[in-house]
Amino acid sequence: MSHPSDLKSIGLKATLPRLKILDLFEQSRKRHMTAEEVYKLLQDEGQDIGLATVYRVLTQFEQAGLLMRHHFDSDKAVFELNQGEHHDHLVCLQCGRVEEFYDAEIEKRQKKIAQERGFDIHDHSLQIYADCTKNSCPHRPKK
Amino acid sequence: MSHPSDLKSIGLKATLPRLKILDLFEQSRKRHMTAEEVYKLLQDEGQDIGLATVYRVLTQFEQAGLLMRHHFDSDKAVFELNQGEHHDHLVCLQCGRVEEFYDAEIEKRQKKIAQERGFDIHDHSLQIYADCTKNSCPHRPKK
DNA sequence: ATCATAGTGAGAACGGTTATGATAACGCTT
DNA sequence: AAGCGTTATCATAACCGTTCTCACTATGAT
Repeated sequence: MSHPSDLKSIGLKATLPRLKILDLFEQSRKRHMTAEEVYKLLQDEGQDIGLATVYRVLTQFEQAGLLMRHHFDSDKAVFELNQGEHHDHLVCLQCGRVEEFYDAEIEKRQKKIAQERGFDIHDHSLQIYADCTKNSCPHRPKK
Repeated sequence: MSHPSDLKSIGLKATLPRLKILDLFEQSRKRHMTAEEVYKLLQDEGQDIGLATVYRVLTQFEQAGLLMRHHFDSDKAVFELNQGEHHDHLVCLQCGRVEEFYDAEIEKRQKKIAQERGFDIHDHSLQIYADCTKNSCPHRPKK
């Protein structure tokens, strides 16, 4: 359960919407969520929090470094808790499952490429789009 | 100058808007363009082609494999001619300059990562965001 | 408890993109 | 080259995710 001081320490008042949203991510029913999903989950638990507030809070959390925003298939943004190490994403095109990975070699080569071309690297965005062949995937490709 | 048969060979009628749009990309004043940019360039050369048509044609060209669609900074889509080899992108956060690169090692490791986790890789999207330190960059970082 | 301040919720506004429906262009057939 | 079925186009409205506005409310320092 997240504590009000978690918010105060990043310069945000400890309001109910902010605490509830932070909770959702820490409870981590799902690691990656859209604003809409967050909004629905809050409604499900009887919290009457507006969609505008969800968007605002997610943006604030992102700016505070608490969350990270991704644009996987580019239609709607997805947020995830910014805990631990940097990683990239493997996204299933069938079921939307997201797995995380980190590869030191890829990171290293990116740095090298930017440097060789006279760019000061800020960050990067790498997604692998694939079909996951797991039994649990409800839209598993036939073959 | 693109020829009507270029379009017919991919199953599209050779209409003026399609020829003009294909021309724009082949003339390659800019390799990466948004729908809006294409629309404006057409207007500049006196072509009275609607924005809706630009969007539709770009989508058709993408489906035909003629163009590739990217979502660099995720607000508006960017199109580029799909000629030659696969490559990833290095995007300057200051001036929007886009450079292309290809790194066999990165490609290889991506394949390996997907395979190890039981994913059938479809494609991937890798962008490096950076500040280009070139003199020609109008928003070159001071330091 | 008070009160200035910052945060919230509902709905309107926004920007990029896609659908609609009436008109025009394409190109095959004669 | 004229006719005609089909497909594309234009202008505009609709869409959808996200952000803004503004009247109202909760927060927390005093």
